[in-house]
Amino acid sequence: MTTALPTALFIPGEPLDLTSSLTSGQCFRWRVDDAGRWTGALGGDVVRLSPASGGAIAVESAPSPPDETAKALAGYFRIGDDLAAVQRRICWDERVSEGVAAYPGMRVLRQEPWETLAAFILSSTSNMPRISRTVELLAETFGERVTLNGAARRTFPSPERLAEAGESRLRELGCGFRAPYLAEAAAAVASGALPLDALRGAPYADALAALTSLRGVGDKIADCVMLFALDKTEAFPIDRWALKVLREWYGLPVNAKYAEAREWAWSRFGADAGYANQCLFWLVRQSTRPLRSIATIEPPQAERRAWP
DNA sequence: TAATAACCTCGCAA
DNA sequence: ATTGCGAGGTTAT
Repeated sequence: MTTALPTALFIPGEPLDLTSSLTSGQCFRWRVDDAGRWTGALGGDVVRLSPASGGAIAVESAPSPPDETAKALAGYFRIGDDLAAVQRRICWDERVSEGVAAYPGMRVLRQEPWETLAAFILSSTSNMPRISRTVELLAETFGERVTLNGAARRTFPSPERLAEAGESRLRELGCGFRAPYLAEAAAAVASGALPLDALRGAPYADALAALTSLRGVGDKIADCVMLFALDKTEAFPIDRWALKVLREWYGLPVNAKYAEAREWAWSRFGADAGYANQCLFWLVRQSTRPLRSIATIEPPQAERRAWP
C-alpha cells in the first residue's frame, strides 16, 4: 500500500543557496539529483530538499515529520544569522566582496559536532571526494539504516560505534593514518572526556584547547569544527588554500605562524571572520581548479593592504 | 623555536 | 602499463 508523502514547506526568510552552501566543503554527505533535489542524512533522518518558487524549499523527511525537520533546517543553515547584515559588515574587503557577489546565498552551516569532528579528522591531507567517500563508507558500515519513500540512507555512526570499531577496522575502511585519531576521538566523546556539545556554549579559546587536546586535531581542524558546528563564527580555518590567499592576496609574510594569521583575520573581520573565510575559500577553490594557476591571480596594487 | 620527514590511500598525470 | 605526486594536516624527530 502507498501513503501520501507528507511534505512541509521551509521558508527561510533569508538568502539561502543550497548549492554553494552544501558543496563548499563544510559538509560531505549531501547529494543532488538531476532535478536539483538534495538528499542528505541529518541527525537520525533522511532528508530531501526540493527548491520551490519564491525561495521556499519543499522538505521530505523520515522518520521525523517534515514540519519538524523544516524547523531543524533553520538551525542547520543558521537562518538566525542576518546574512545580508554580515555581508554588509565584511564587504568593504574587495576579495570578500567578490565572494559574496559570486555566492550571495552561501550559508555557514551549524552541523552536528561529532559528525563534523569526525569528518574533519578524516580531511587531513585528503580531498573532498575522498572525504565524502570515507564518511559515506563509515555510515554505510556502522550507521542506522533509514528510508524515505524507498530511498535508503544511513545515519552517521555514533562515537560509541566508532570507538567500538577501533583503529584496525577503521584502517580497513580506508581511514589510513587517521584511523587511530578517529578512534581516539570517538572514545573521548563516547566517554564524556570531551564534552563536544557543551563546547557550543564555551568561549573560543576553551573550545580550541579541548579540541586540540585530541591527537590528529590541530588548529585548522579545530577551527573547522568550531566554525561549522560549534557556533564560533569568528573561527578562521587556514588550510593550504586559505594560506595561499592570505599570502598572495593580502601579503601575509611566508614565515607567519597560524596564530598570527588568525589574529590578523580577527583584527580585520572580527566575529565575522568565519563568513569572510568561507567567501575567500570557496572563491579561490572554485576559480582555480589546479593549484598552480592561482599564482596568476594578482590583485591590482591599489587593492593591496599593508600587513599590520 | 624552526625546519622536515613520515604518515594511508587514491586518482590522475607523465 | 607503471611510477610519481599531491591532496582542505598533524605529529614526531
